[in-house]
Amino acid sequence: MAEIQPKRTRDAQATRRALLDAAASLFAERGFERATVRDIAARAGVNQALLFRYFGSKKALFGEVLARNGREQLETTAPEGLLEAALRGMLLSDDARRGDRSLDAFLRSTGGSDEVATAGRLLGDEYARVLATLSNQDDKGLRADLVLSWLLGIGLMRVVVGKEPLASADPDEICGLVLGAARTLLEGLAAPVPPSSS
Amino acid sequence: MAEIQPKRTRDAQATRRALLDAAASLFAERGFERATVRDIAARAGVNQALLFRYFGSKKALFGEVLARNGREQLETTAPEGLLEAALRGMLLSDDARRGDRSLDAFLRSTGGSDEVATAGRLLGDEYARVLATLSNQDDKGLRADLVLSWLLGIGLMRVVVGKEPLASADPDEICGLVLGAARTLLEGLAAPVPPSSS
DNA sequence: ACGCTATGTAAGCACGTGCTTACACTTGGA
DNA sequence: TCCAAGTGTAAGCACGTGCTTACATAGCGT
Repeated sequence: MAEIQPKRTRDAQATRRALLDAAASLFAERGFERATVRDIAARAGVNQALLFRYFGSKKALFGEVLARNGREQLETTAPEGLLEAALRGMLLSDDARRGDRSLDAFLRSTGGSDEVATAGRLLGDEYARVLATLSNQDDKGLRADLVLSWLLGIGLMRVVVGKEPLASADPDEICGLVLGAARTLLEGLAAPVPPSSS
Repeated sequence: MAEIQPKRTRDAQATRRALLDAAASLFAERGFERATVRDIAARAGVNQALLFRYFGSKKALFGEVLARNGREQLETTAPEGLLEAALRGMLLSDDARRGDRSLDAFLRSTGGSDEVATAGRLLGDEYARVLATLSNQDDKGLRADLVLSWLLGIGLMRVVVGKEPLASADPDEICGLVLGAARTLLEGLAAPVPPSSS
């Protein structure tokens, strides 16, 4: 009753969003190559031909997913807390994570084609640009890249490879060690939030 | 005469070695998925059916490549110099590099199947075990994993993604920044070798 | 009411992949 | 000399993939 919202059975916008959401989760779980367009369409509850109608190609869809999800984290976090926020987000990614999973998707897709690497580079550029504001050194760009590399390397080892003891380590402990060492490079980084005070 | 070197036209050992060498270079260049068995056999100058006769499957071949090449670096380098040696090796990988390229192969193959991730984990375990000897803290295993993660993250950003300014940065400068920060975690790490004295 | 466009659907094409099979040639021992 | 095992070769199978095409249907403007 009462369909104030048109509740249309045929809604291109809703279909696009469903495809984007399904693609985001599947790319994060399996990476670009192992997530097939059939799986994505199935999870979205949509015919797979529509994926190509609305996005043109699988690669273009991957680019949109990374761009959309990556921007969320960047827009909602202050520079000095970005590293810890992104790190903690990555450390929780095993469980159902509500937030951004574009870094997972990127990490699981490194073998992909050049377009995939390009999409990842764009995402990395945005992160690094923010991190670079935390240093006044001449080589702050390089310093930011090195810190970003660490973030991604930790994600790679922990969530993709499952290397122990890193994979089961306490996020607070990891944050303490990483942020302490990273402050050697970016003097403007915030100290880690103390574990469970209050 | 001289059965010591039979110089055989049909030599299973030589064929095996040719396949291993070709696979090592192609996996390093393209990663596991994008290096096809046809390409590997062609570079080895060998019929591709022999690849399956001698190694059973592409995955098994990947495992042998990673195991063989990884051990070389580990056996020829002292623990306190391992990080710098591996880092410098990775930083040179753009050019023709003589030494080990198993880390490249691993980095370009993260999206692959579980067996591929397992082969990478075995390699990572060996590196981390050596690095862990450089600390006396209780959490030295975690500290070693974090340093190893940084090494791989830098390789990912520099050689796979091509992120600037990291991709074009001077290896000496990178070593200085990384080793300085990493010594916060592993107190036994050697200081970076001074750039080009003598 | 009607027709045109937007949206959804089913089927399949073209291609590359890992892997297998059936066969030919070489080699070395008896 | 001769056969069996070892080694090399050509062809192709079976399958999954991204993507396309030809068609059905809904929904809005007129």
